[in-house]
Amino acid sequence: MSRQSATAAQLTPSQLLSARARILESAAEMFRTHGYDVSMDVIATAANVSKQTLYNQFGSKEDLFKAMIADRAAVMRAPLSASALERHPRDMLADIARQYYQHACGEHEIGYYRMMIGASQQFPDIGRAYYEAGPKQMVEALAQWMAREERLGRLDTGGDPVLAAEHYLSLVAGQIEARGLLGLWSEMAPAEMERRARFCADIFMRAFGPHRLMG
Amino acid sequence: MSRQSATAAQLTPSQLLSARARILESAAEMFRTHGYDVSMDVIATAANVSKQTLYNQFGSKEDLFKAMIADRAAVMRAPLSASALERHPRDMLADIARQYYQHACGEHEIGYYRMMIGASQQFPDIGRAYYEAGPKQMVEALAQWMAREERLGRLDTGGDPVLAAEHYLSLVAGQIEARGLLGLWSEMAPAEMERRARFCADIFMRAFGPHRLMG
DNA sequence: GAGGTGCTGGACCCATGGGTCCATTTTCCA
DNA sequence: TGGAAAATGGACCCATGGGTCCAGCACCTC
Repeated sequence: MSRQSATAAQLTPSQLLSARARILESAAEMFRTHGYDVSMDVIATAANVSKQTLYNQFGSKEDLFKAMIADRAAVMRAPLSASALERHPRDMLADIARQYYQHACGEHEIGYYRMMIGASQQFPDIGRAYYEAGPKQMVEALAQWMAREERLGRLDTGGDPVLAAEHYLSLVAGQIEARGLLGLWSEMAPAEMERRARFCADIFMRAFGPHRLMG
Repeated sequence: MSRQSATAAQLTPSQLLSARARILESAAEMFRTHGYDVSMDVIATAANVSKQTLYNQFGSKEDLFKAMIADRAAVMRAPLSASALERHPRDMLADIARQYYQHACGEHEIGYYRMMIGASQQFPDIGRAYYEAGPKQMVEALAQWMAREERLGRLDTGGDPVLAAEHYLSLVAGQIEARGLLGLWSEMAPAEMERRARFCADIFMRAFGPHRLMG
C-alpha cells in the first residue's frame, strides 16, 4: 500500500515541504480555527503525518504550540513598508488604514489574534511575545515616522508620537477588531474600506495636523 | 456532622444567596479566571454546592455557561449615566474616558471580555449576545448624545455620529485593551489616567469640535 | 543488498472531566 | 413533628485526548 506522496503527480505544495514545516503549517491552521483544544490526532492527520513523527519533532503539545508561535512571529514582521516615506502624511495614513482593512482584520488574522488571547491565559509569556512581535512593532514604526514628520513640520503630535501612533492605530482598528474577535463578521465592501480609510486619515490630520486650532 | 451553614455566626455573604445565585456568581468567577475549561467539580466546590445540585439547577455545562452570560449581561447595563448631559462636551468626553479607565479596563472586566472571545468560537451566538449587551449599547448611547450635541451646534460629526462614537471609544480603549487581553498589565497610575482622559477628549474635540478647520 | 534511520498506523495506557446514580442527611412546610 | 423535597458526597460510567509502544515498511547510504 503506497502512501499518497509516492504518486508524484498528486503532490500538493504542502507535501513538498519538510515534515517539520508541514506540521507547523497545519498546526497553525488547526490552532487558529479550533483553538488550543484541538487534539494532537487532528493536527497529525491535517499535516498528513503520523502522531509519532509529530512527537519526534516536537516533544509535547505545549512545545509544538510554542514552536508554532515562534514560527508565526517571524511571518508577522515588516508591517509598515518603509517605502514612499515622502508622501503627504494624509496619504500615508490613509494607506496604512487601507492595508489594515485589506490584510489585518480578516478572519484569518483575527483568528490568530483570538488564539493568542486564549493562549495568553494558559501561557502568560506568549501574550507578551505576540504583542512585541506584532502590535508593538507597528506602533513603534508608526511613531518613528510621526516623529520624523513632526520634525519636518508636517505633523504636530504635541511631543508624544508614541501616543499619537497608538491613537491612530486604535482609530483604524476601531470596533472592527472587537467585532471580529467576537465572531461578528461584517464583510466590509471595498468602497466602505476606502471611506473608512479616508475618514481615519482626515480625523487624524484634523487633530494632529500642523495648523492646530487650539492648544 | 453539621454543615458549615448550620453555624449561623460564620455565614459568609455568598452563603446567604440562593443556591442558584451563588452558583452563577462562582461560575462567573471560575470561567473568568480559568476560561471555559474549568471542570464542573471546581465550580461546584467554589459555589459550596454539590455537583448534583449544580446539574439540577442547570442541565449541563453549556447551559450553565449560557445562563451565566445572560446573568452577566444584565450587570453590564447602564454604562453611560444619563446624568449631567448639559455639561460641556469636552468634560463629558473626558469623564467617559475616566470611567473607562477606572472600571472597564481592569483585570476583572478584561477577564470577562477574554472569556467571551474564547467562548464565541465555541458558541457563535454568545459573541453576538455579548457585543449587543456591552459595546454596542455604549456606542449607541454615545452616538445619541453626540447627535444631540450636534443639533445644539456643539459638535460636528459630519452627520455620522455612530462612526464618531465608535472612534471615540476606540481612542479611549486604545492599546490598553489589547495589552490587557494579551495579559500585559501596565497598572495605570491615577495621574496617567487623568492625562489620557484629557488627551482623548482634546483630540476628539480638535477633530469634531464645532469650529472645524477643513471640510 | 545489508543495515541503519525514520516514518507509519494502530493498539494501548492513563488521567481528566462531563454526567449519572444512590444511599444518606438536611431543610422546609404543613 | 413528620414526611416530602431537595441537597449532599462519593462512587461510578464512559468518551476524549495526551502520550507511549511496537511491528512493519520505506528510504538512504555504504
